[in-house]
This record gives sequence, C-alpha cells and structure tokens, in this order.
Amino acid sequence: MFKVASWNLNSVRSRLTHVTTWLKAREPDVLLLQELKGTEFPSGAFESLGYESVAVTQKAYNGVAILSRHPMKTIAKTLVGDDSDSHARFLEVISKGIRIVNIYLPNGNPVGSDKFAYKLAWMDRLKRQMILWLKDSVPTLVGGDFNVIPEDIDCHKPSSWMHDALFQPEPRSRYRALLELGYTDAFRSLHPNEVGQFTFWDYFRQAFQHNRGIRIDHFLLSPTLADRLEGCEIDKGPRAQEKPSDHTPIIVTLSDLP
DNA sequence: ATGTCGCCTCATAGGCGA
Repeated sequence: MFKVASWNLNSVRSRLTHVTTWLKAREPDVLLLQELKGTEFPSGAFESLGYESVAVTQKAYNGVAILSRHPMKTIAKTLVGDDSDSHARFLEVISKGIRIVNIYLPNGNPVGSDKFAYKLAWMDRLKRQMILWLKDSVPTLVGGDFNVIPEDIDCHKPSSWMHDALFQPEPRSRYRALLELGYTDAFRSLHPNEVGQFTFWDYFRQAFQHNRGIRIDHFLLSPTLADRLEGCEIDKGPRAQEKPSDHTPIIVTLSDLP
C-alpha cells in the first residue's frame, strides 16, 4: 500500500504541531502541503519524523512542499508556460516510480479580475503538462488545492458560491477537461453521489460546525494509477482542532505494483 | 457587505490574500 495525503496548511509556521502530530498518527508515505506562507521551511521537524522534504517558498504567500518517507527526485519547481510567473505553486517529484505533482492552483477571486485571468491561464498551462505526462510510461498523480468546486454536489449550497471564482463555469469546465484527458478524480470516483463531503470550510459563521464547506482539494490519477486506486478519505479531524487550517487533509491509498 | 484568519509593514493598525 502507498498512501499519499494532501493538506493546505494556511501557514506551516502556525500549523507545525498540527502537521507533525498528524504525520505521527497517520504515517502517509507522502504528504503534499500547500499555502506555507513564508520563506522559512521547517525541514528538520519532518526529518526527525523520517520524512525527507523539498519545498518551494516565497515571502508571505503561496508555497508548496512534498514530504516523503522514501527517496524522491525533484523534477521541476515551476509550471512551464509563463516565465513571468514567480508564484510558488508547483512541485514535481518522482518517488516509488510515480510522478507526484503538488499544485496550489490560483484562487482567482474576484471574478473578472487579473487574478481570475491568471487562474484560467494557469489551468491551461497545467492541462498542457498533463497531456504530456500521459505520453510517457510514468504513472502520474496530480494532487493539491485546485481551488475548483467541480460539481454542484461539491458544495453545501450552490447559490452561496455562485459569484465565487472557485465555482465559475470557466474553471469548472477546465477541471472537467482534465478528466476528459483520462485522469480520474480519486475521491469522487469512489464516492459517487455522496453529498456533504468537503475539504475546506470558511473560518467565519461556524461554517465547519454546520458543514457548510466545499470540496476543492483533489487527487487526479493517470489511467495506470487509477487501476491501483484502493481508497480515498477526507480526514475531518484536524479541522475540528484548536487553531485549525481552513482545509483538512485528504488521503489516497494506492495498491503496490503486482 | 459581512464574517475570520495569517502575513507583512512607510508596524502595535491597516492592507492584502484567502
């Protein structure tokens, strides 16, 4: 079994004890982190738990990292297609023969702004890469915070997200296009029609207590990896703790090669 | 419009991003 988890921490500094405690309890093989929110990355804390790490950081915003209990090779730290894009949102490694890609896709609010255009362009660039990845023999997992609510079922109430960038037709059709390439949404493929399954809840108005959330953290699996899909689980535990991130971890379980 | 976080600074309050 090979377990890969993903968690948007909303500051690794503020959530260090949350993530180390969770790693000890759940022991995933790989953990993808997003929204580190700072240049410093506490690799020592993870190394002492048996995880090597690689991080892409910037001041104050964004930031992604991959932790692994197995040797990993860094392939890329930027998403190709725009040399002027300096955001820390992309990290590609190979571990255990799997291409593991960690993304923090742009939020894109407000709708119609430059940030919205950046989001759509970023998704177009991602799609081009995901096409290329299907053409080689390395099974591929693209995971992280996609900042896209794929379907109406993925939010508690569509009308309250109608004006949000995460719910607009343009990013949603681009997300569906990734599935049409042949990638599998790990969670939804195993839990079709299951309502109320979310990975993010706003901090305000007790959104978590009322389960008013959205499903925006995803794992997309290439066909050969989808054949190995055993399970996909959202762990709501960390979101219920004191001083939580607004996201909670999602874990995908893959069978070993025969 | 608002709610609540976390980061940063022309810093101890306000702006930005989410």
